[in-house]
Amino acid sequence: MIADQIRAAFQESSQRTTRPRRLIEERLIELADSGADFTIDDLWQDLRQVEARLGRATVYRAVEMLFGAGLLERIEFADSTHHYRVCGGTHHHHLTCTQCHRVVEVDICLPIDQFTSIGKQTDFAIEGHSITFFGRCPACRTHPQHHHYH
Amino acid sequence: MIADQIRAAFQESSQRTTRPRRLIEERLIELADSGADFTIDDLWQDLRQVEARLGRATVYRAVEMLFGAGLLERIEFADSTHHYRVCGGTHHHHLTCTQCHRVVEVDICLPIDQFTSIGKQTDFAIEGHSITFFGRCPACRTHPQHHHYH
DNA sequence: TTTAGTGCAAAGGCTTTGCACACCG
DNA sequence: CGGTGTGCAAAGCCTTTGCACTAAA
Repeated sequence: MIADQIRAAFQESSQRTTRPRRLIEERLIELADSGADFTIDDLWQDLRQVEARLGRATVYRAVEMLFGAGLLERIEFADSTHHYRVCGGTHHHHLTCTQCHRVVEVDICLPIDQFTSIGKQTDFAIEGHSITFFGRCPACRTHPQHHHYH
Repeated sequence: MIADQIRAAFQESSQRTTRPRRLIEERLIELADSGADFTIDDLWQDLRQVEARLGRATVYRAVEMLFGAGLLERIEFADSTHHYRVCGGTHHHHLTCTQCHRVVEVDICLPIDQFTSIGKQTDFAIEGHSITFFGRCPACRTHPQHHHYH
């Protein structure tokens, strides 16, 4: 259960269950359920609705920790902006809309023998990989004037 | 020939053959030959050796233009830094060292039917894709204390 | 001579850091 | 109470922009 994992990650990295962390945890559980991707600023704005004085740095610190713990994944866009998304646990990759930045999961991957083959060819110790597809989503193909809704 | 392509791109996008552009062109040809990747700052520092007053913004503008023209490729790292590299023309992907940021080309790709399959499943118009492998290069496996040489 | 392109410095985003204070245990 | 985690503001990076000036044609 993702809620437990998030709570466990906070507990492992720190000693105190504070209000900001509880709020972050709650919001991330919602985001996990909806599968939505978000920027750090999105998350901060959401939390500020509930707790006006919650600091931006607190959100940055929590996201960094959870990303490090492998509970969030980071999606890089061609323009160097990036979004986060709560990990679903399954291995997958992303398809992002070049126009509105919507992100869709795809469960396509490389054949396993490609990894061993690369390791042998390059003598690198392969630790991970990332595949991103770029394209235009159905909505943006129909309404080319829209930008960045999600 | 990449030299001609770079020259052509400059000519197409502008009216004047200036000294800064000639220097950028020369340096990029060297970088194309060596196959090395570089940051914008690397490039600027190199050019400043030759022309001390060359402005940073000029380098940014040139790189942006050449990237847009498809003559440079951008390599994103997990920590959101990014490097550039002169395109070799062949379709390929990258393997980057998580420790020293060295970049190696790999010519592995997805089977073609995966692309059409994704297009059908998601109803996106697929425009491109990017595969990045992460790992530790032979040198960094041997000398774990080194960082960011290239 | 004309004006595109440049250099410089300032301004912009996003992210990190330093520090006094709040508040959890 | 003691000290971790927070909020705030400042500082840091990297990148873009505005503008007066340089130099290509």
